[in-house]
Amino acid sequence: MDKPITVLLYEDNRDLREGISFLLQATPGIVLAAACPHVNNLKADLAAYTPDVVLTDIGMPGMTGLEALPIIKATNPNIQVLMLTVFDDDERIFQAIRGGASGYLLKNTPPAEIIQAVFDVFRGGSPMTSSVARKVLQHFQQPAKVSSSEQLLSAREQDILKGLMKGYSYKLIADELHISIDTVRTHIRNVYEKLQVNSKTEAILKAMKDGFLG
Amino acid sequence: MDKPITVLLYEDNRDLREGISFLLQATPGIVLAAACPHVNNLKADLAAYTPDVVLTDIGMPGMTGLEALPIIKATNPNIQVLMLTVFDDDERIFQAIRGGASGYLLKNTPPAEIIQAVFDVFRGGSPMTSSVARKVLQHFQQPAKVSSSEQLLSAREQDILKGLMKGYSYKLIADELHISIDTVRTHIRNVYEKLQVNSKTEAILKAMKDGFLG
DNA sequence: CACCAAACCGCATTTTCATGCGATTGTAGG
DNA sequence: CCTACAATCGCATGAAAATGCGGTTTGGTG
Repeated sequence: MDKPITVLLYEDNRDLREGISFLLQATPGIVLAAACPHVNNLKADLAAYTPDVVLTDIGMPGMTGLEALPIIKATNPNIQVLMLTVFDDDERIFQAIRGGASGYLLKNTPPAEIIQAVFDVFRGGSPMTSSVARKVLQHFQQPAKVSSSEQLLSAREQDILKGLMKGYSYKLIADELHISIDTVRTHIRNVYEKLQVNSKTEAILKAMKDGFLG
Repeated sequence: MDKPITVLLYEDNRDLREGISFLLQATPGIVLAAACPHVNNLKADLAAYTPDVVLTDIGMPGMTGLEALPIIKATNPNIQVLMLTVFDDDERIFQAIRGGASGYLLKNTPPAEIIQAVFDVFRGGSPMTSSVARKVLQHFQQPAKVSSSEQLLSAREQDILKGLMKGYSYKLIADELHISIDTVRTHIRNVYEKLQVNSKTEAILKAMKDGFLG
């Protein structure tokens, strides 16, 4: 470690706060700037301690960690924020991620891993409890298509749909595929019926949501 | 552990393969079904060993782990696939995730964590090396908006845009916002100008690409 | 062969969009 | 007070899209 990592901790539960504080203080390479039970003096705290890493609970009296997150990132985007919480619902997880959190640990994480996570975020990693990571990954995977029909759209219909998804007009699509605009109409009509929609926009949204198949 | 976890390992490097094999075999609760240097007999392997978890390298002679992934998931989606590789480029990571991988570890992961990861994926978690996780998270975060204008769209304009993004027609948007259809037109006109587009589709695509701001 | 689906084309009608021009409020700032 | 701007509404026109109905050709399959 060249320079110690300055950490700022927010956790309303006294025992947990003191426990984590103790650990952080006992760790070489980490300097605990402060440990607060609430995030209401956030801006002042950030200015006073200029932390490298903020470790924060989500559920706290007053402002929540989730609300604090954008403020922290607005103050200094280089601050790495690590959420440490009991909540593992999609809503909160994604709000945290969108808000720029760099890590998301559940409170059942062993202390040693919490410490490790602080080093990880500081080095540019994003430590995550594996159950949280699973939820994140699922948002990338194809929506399963559990009860979906194979090959709902014919090859040509997919070509047309791709055109729509590029924002092309009927005419442009016709040109690109070297077919007449009326043929494009016909195909689109069929696509709409198969996808159970009735406008370009709906078709595009549907196509994006569940990747080409109804 | 009620039932031991059956693991199938693919790794072309002999030392690594034997090292990991040894660890897996020595771990209570885990049964190593087989350890192969290549994935070319994949289907036969899967049929013969019916693994719960497949631990696989990406770079292997013959078929790569990335190519094997969809085959595994097609054979039995319940098989958890854990990628263990030296590659940490976005392309491979996302290909793995889209393909349904449940975890992604870099090869510098300590052996103990690899073992732990096997348990994690089996329990429905998604262990990831933190640097990999960071790359994943970044795809959820707003595209930085480094040189982007603040608050390009007014609140009302964003309301209208959200309506478009839900696939609503002007009339529906007007109804939902309790304003006239002509007002909707006006707002949309302004949105188009600000986003530098000239159709619903383009506006939606642009809005989705860089989250509301041009 | 007869049949069917997919791809191709055309035309007509209605609806929705895109856009130009104009106008009234209310609120924030200089 | 004047100015700027967001938000609201109206009207009109031409272009694009949605929809209904018709057709031909081609490549498979029973």
